Amino acid sequence: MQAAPDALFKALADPTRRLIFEHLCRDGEHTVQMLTTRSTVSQPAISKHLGILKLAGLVRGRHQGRETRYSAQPQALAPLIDWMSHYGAFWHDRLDRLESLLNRMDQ
Amino acid sequence: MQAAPDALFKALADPTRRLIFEHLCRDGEHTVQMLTTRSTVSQPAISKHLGILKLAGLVRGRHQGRETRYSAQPQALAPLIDWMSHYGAFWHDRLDRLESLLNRMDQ
DNA sequence: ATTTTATATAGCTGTGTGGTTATGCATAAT
DNA sequence: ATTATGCATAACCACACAGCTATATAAAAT
Repeated sequence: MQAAPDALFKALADPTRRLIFEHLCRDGEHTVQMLTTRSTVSQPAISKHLGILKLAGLVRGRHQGRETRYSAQPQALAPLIDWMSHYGAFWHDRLDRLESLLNRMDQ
Repeated sequence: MQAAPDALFKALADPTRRLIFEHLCRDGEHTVQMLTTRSTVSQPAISKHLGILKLAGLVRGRHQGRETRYSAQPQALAPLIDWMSHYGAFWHDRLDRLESLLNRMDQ
């Protein structure tokens, strides 16, 4: 039983954390302030969530002066893909979607 | 924000539930008893976990006499695939693995 | 009919966790 | 130098939740 999927599933099980991660994935690097204003919860709550996401490897923070800029690390999702691929009869249904995705990426 | 990923991530965030699901995926239909003996936790705990997995659509139970046979529904993972595919630069790394999987499935 | 077996549910408990406010510690800004 | 800002941590609270034992219900078995 690998530890990686556990931390990832737990980190992504919270909707607030998923929102943060999705936001960082879509819109790139953000400071804690920026994330806080876009959210309904307090700044310390955001910081705590970022800490958990960071432990799971899903985000990265770089200090710049007095602010910390966080960015998403979507490659950290790879262990989840690996885990799911073990239970994989459903892959066929998603093949076409994947192919179009790859085509888009190859452009 | 879809509800499906939330229930799925939450259901899979628990290691005991993942073990049950993995077990059902690998070894097919099982009764509650069979799952209980293979686990370290009590029968009621197993039943509760199965209830949560069922709510998430990850397992299915069919009554047969006094026992209930549970089986995995791996297609229920599809919304997770969809969710992840939005954050998808990492797909390239997994392409070869996926191709071999598809080849195996086409045999 | 009685007893055993299979499962689910009820009720309890301890722990984990997401939220809050308060505060500390840097780094700008004035 | 002083004040303001950005972030993290501490301390606390409410609630969710995974585990347990006890029990109810239904189906087999005797």
